[in-house]
Amino acid sequence: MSIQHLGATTSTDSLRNRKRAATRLAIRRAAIELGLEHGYEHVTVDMICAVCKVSPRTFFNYFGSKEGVYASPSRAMPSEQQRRSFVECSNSGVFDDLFSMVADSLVEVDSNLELFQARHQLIHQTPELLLKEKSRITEVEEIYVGYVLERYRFQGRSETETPDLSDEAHLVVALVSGAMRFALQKWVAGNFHDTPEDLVRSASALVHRIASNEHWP
Amino acid sequence: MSIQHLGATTSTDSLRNRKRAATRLAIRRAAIELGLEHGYEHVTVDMICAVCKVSPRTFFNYFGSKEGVYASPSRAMPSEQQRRSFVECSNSGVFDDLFSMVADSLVEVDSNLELFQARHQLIHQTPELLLKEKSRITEVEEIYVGYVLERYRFQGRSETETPDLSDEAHLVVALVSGAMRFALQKWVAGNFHDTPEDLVRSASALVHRIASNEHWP
DNA sequence: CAGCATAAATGCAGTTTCTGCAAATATGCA
DNA sequence: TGCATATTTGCAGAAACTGCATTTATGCTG
Repeated sequence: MSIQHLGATTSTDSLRNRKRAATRLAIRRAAIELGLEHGYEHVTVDMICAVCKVSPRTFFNYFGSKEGVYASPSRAMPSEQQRRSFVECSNSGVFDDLFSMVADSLVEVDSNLELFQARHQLIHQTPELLLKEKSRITEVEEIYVGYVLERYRFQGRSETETPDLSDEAHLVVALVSGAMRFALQKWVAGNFHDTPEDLVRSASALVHRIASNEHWP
Repeated sequence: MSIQHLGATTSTDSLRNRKRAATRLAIRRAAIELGLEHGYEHVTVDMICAVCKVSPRTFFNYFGSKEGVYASPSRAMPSEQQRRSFVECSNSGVFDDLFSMVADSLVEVDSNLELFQARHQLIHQTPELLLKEKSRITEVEEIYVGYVLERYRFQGRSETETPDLSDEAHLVVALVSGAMRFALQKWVAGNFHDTPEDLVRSASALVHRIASNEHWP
């Protein structure tokens, strides 16, 4: 894991890479456009390929499956530095720290905004895609559970002393995830105007209210 | 929705129904056995049909998809009475009440224990099936979110007064769901010896501890 | 610039999942 | 028994997807 592996890993910007990115984008565009026009289930891979003029075989080389072309590009994970900071430096509670880290690593919406919104719309009107998207999120959450556990262990809490430490981590992540969903919804509804800090503030406020709510046990 | 539609709807126990149940079970058995032996992805519908001697067309009549045969049979949902009780009678906090209701409606593990465990094992060693199972759970959770919202409204809390009431409900359900996962894991690990009351107690204890934890904001 | 190594795109054959439809078979009931 | 209905099945075919060999494009080096 050398330095250049963080920022400039595959971005040699050679003709080859630019072409690759171009076709990838072209296929995505065609797929999402067709999806919004005819509905996900009525779009065939052949139709997509006809529009963007690649062979079906190439389509599968790029995306592996029909669903694959509709999945949002791999979310950015926290950098190694951010992870270490979260594990070893408890700025405030687990919740706030975790939420901040997730929000920070989420800001980089590198891809086309227009395309991002179109895909968002399509996914949310297609149960099958929505399900897939949710399970992708679930997978990411598992990773965060690992981080939280690391932090706990760093703080001296072991699983011999607290046998259900893992469950505790799961619950923390579940809460953060719920708050994050809330924040992102606001972000989308507000046409992406809010800054990451705004997101953290509003979501954090929500959970604080709930956690200290009279309606709680 | 007449009365007889709740308990005795399809259980006429006619020859027809017994046969139906028998083939359904036979197909499930064959599918899970083959799955454990060769791994999910190496099992074809034709293989399953060869073992239990039905036509592939019949297989799809019953389960609709290859994945379908591996899905756990539809979870029992709370009865209308349980739902009303949850919405209108606040015995204790939202959390405890919701957890109790879910646990109660979960006890009915009518199906074969042996088969239940075999499927559990197969699902948990097959990422694709595990994902599907999780999204099924997510869908059920959405229903519970609805219940919680109903309860809130019954208590006079409206979404005009508390705009993110829905998010609050989502978070509550997320917590209950996490605790439930914890309880079920214990249940399976303990070879299904615990009673539903045991599950409620231990899971509830977990969340109480976390909610009142020094590690919380 | 020529030529070679490598990456990417393609064509094609074949497997598998899944659907619609109509025919055959089994069951329930009068 | 005999008719109405439910279930099973076969068959044709669409569509997703894979492996493999071939062609085409790119990068690099002399």
